[in-house]
Amino acid sequence: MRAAPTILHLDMDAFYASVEQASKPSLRGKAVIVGGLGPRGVVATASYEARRFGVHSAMPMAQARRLCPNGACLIPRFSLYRAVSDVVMALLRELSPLVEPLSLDEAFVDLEAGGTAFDAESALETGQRLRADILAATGLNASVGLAGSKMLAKVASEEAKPDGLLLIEPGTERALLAPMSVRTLPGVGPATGEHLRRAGITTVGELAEAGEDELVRMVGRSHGVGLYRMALGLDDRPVVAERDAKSVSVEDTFDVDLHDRVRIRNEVQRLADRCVHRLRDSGHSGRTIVLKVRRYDFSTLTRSETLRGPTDDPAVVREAAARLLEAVDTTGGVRLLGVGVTGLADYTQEDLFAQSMAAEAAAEAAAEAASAGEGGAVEPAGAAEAAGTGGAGGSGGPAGPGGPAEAPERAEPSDEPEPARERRWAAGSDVRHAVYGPGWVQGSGVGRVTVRFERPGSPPGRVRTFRVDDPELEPSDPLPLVGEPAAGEPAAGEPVPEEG
DNA sequence: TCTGGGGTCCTCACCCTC
DNA sequence: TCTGGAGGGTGAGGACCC
Repeated sequence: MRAAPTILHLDMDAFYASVEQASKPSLRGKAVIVGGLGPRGVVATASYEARRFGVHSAMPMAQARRLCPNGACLIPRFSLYRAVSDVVMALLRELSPLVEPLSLDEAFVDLEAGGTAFDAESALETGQRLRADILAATGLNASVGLAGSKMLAKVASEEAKPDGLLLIEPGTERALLAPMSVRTLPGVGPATGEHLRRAGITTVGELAEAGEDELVRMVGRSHGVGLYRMALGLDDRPVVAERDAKSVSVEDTFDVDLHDRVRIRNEVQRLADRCVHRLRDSGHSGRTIVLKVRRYDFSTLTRSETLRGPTDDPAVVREAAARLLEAVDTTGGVRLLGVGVTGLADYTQEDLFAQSMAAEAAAEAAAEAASAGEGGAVEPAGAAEAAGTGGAGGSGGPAGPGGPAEAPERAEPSDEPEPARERRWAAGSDVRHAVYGPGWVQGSGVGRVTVRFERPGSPPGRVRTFRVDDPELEPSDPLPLVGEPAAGEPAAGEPVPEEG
């Protein structure tokens, strides 16, 4: 264990919700819930005001609305969160080359490696300065934990929330941890927590008293040894700046369970294409294709197939995913489908010909089986193109920046000729009006969309309602929270011009 | 009117090879 | 030639994290 508390853990407070409040002045001090707005959406983040009503992450959005009926429910705008995160991470990298991002809003920093802190005093000073710099650069609050290890630094930042800083002095770890719940420790979730509770262990102190052998017996070797060490405050994991991705996957939860086998095949093909797109963007190829199916009763199964060599060929991934699907019983309905690739490599082994031959042979075998009696033929390549327009249900998930241009809703299939698509305006998405300028969608329905015209730094703006097909209203990109506006934009802080 | 999406890591079972 | 154990690869599922 380190002598000096120079590992810093940064945690942005209620990040997505705070960004929304900073971006939308009328929401400051109000309950804000960010998450999927579909019938199966869940809460990604709730502001502290919403948390007072019992709303928390991973809660079904419908339940959150019941608990907090006056809260503003918004879709996540990941492009904006990523931009803010980049600013914060850049500030961290000024402190040390050893920065380990955990997500958009969390990171570890090894201050000693950066020469910015070597003892408690300098670490505290650095932490306070960092919080001030983040506030100045983004307008957002961050909590900072400082300790001699990653685990303790994370515990410290958790204790410091919201908008605080806590340093755990070396030598005080065990006394500090002892009364805390076992759930405080990373790696102890609901299942392990319940397992330990049944054994009469609810606090970290009791965990330490149980002893390593007992914990190994209860939760297995790897987890048991790790838990015991953490209970003693021991953690020698280094801060790692670069981490290689191990898998890439995409998945969609459907608003309505899918029953039609052809539709399910089409969705799998579409997901395979999306997955390969992501795979290529990351500069990888992969060897093992994984199909994930969550059934109507929420039971989840995975099927995987390992190829002879890594690939980033969409046809190969599509074919493998289709073969895996053939082995899955989907009667009763499917609520989620996913396609993933693991066993990542930085290159593509030139063995695709052999893989395609194998895939072809398998497809032929499947076709033969189908013609022998039941309709199980593999969907022809290209079916994925049809999936986009003929798709039904739509993803209920919060993923993806909102806005009608970026995330068109998929509609239920119909025999009717497709009408002109009505523009859909997701709550929280950015828009621009030719006359009134930038704003955001407060709500929409029955052919109308309500927009609040305000921007970061402005006073709360006014609300106006338009027809959903108003030609003067367009989706737009988010404005920066702090700093110079784009050319032609009023500066942040300037009031939004209002007419009468 | 429950329960997202994108990950990581671990365990266990099974098969195959040596 | 048969048998058994060790160990690696693969496949499946569970737990956890943000």
